[in-house]
Amino acid sequence: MRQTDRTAGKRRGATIIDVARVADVAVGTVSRYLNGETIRRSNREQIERAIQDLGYRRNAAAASIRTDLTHMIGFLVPTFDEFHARMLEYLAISVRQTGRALLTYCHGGDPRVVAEALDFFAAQRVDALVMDGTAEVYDRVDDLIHHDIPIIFYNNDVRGLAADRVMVENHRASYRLISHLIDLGHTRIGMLTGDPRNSSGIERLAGYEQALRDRGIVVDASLAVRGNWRMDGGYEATKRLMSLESPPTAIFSANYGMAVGALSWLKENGRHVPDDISLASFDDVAIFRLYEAGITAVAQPVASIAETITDILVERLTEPSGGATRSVVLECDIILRGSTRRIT
Amino acid sequence: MRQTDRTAGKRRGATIIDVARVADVAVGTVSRYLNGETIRRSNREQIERAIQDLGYRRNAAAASIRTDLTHMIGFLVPTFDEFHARMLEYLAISVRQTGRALLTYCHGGDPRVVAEALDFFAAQRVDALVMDGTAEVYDRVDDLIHHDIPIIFYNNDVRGLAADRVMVENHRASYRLISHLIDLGHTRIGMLTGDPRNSSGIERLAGYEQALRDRGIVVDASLAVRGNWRMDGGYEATKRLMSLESPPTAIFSANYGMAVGALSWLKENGRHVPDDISLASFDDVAIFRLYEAGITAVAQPVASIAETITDILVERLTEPSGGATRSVVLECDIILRGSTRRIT
DNA sequence: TTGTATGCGTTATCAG
DNA sequence: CTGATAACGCATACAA
Repeated sequence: MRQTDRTAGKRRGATIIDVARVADVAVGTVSRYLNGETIRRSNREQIERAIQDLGYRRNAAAASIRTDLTHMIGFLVPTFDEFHARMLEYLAISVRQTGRALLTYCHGGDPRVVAEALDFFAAQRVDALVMDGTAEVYDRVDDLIHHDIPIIFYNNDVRGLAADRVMVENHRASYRLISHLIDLGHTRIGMLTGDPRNSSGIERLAGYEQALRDRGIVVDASLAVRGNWRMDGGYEATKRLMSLESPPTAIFSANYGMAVGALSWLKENGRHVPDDISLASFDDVAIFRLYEAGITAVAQPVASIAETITDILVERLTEPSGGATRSVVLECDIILRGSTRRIT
Repeated sequence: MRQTDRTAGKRRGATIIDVARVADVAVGTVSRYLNGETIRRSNREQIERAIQDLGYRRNAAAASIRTDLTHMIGFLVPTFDEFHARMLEYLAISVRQTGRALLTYCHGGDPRVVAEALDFFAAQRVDALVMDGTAEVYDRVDDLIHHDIPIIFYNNDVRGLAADRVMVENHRASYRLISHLIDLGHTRIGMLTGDPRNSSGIERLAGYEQALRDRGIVVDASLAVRGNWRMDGGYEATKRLMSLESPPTAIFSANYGMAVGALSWLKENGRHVPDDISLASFDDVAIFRLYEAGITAVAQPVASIAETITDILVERLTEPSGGATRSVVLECDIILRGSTRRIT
């Protein structure tokens, strides 16, 4: 019996041929059964019994080499911080409901790893690729697109590529938040910016600057300190900001990780929020509601982002292919809490 | 040319045969080149040029049907909360360094989804499966094991299965933490327990009870309230605890999510930590260091867990197969902070 | 509806 | 080291 064959310790399972033999039907019939087509009742029962007896499991790889469909979606992210983890959770669930799963790769900001990941996805023939855009990948992603692999960028865009996009209104959200700080009387507002190679970093910074300008406040370049999206970057940037001759009265962090770094420095150095300084951040997290008087934050519509991605995915994977690329931009909520207060 | 053929909108890329033809060598030679075997220099150059010109990409699925190796590791979790997200990050990175990637599935606690996931992994022929154990899966996982798919449980165990395990000392960590609370003078200590279907939930509770008993404190069942690992469960459980005739003076949460729920209820109801009540939690998170006077927590060695899993994975995937299953138990750190104080 | 036969892209065997 | 060719497990066009 095939079932008990062993080759170098790796056992090969029963195949569709074994099932056909045991059920006494043709392989084509078994294949059609497996794909949900209508089968004569008696045959179906025999096939089901054979599958049961043999412990048969369809080999998706073998099928995919014929159909060019793997039912796997590539998911490429720089890290699994709070934002990406939530994205993954929602995306994994909504994608699962379409019968697919995510092949995840975490590149940690290393361009070589990004290239490696893209090669891996190409070799695995993922049906589509969802990724947080990063500048250096233009050529390699373009290559995938030419190989007919649909790409969906989220969070960060890469301009000029024939890909779908699901973004949030970074500029506008920053603008609104900073405007609120100005309303509260702040004029020296510091910002912990993300990596300027990321479109979201650029847009969040631009929104900040525009809000200042529109209210007649000159933009002081020393008030926008470059972070790295991470806690340590936020810590260092805050330190620099607070070491200025005339330090800011409010700080806006471009993401959660850097906000934690800021809180860390402020705490270590005895600065109290919001009495000594106001603080606001992109990305809303459960704990922000509870932290002291609450942290004012920009809430990204993570669930909507994931749903939209899945919708586009399904469309791309079922429609006759082709069709213009879509670019969806979702709104964010500004959640006002106690960490931002009126200045006297 | 093959390259420009289109079938129903899906383009088929160049194959190894095309490469062989263009490079004027045999397919076997190309295959050997792709697999890093030694090739005559002139041939190698011709092959490389052909691959470049054709934009050839190896089809991993086709290879896997011969080799029975997909280079994919299944990763099955209930949620992507803080703990699992960190696990994923570390695991994705260490697994990547072995040339593999993770096929992730999130079941949200639904047994049907778990079954679905297991079927999916089996069909995809993942090289191995890493999962957070959950009681109801015994039979289906056993089935996978009989199909020679190595299983590695982490976080939660399922007894009696021929699988590898990487766990932490849940019992001992709880025990130590509760002992500390007793040292501080607490005798009525509440616990927000996890789901009793999870081994970690059982062990953390058992450690709590044992610590009490060893110090001569009678275990009051009403003080251990069942949560669900999530924030809402922690909120409700805390509410119940604090509505007791004689409420606890300290609360221990079995994970981060429920601790946030507890903080939420306490804040809403004007109870201050640690003045009105002490609080400690399993799972250490960056913000715990900063939250008010700091939250006392059990820090799981997430990086070590991921590394250990990867080591076992590599071993299972390279060794002649067979060999006794391994069961690794890692230690946790108890991080004492301001949220637990001496009671008068 | 069913059976047959061919093809999918690789790897592996074995003779050169 | 290379070439030719038989698997691998499944889907599908075609004829019945």
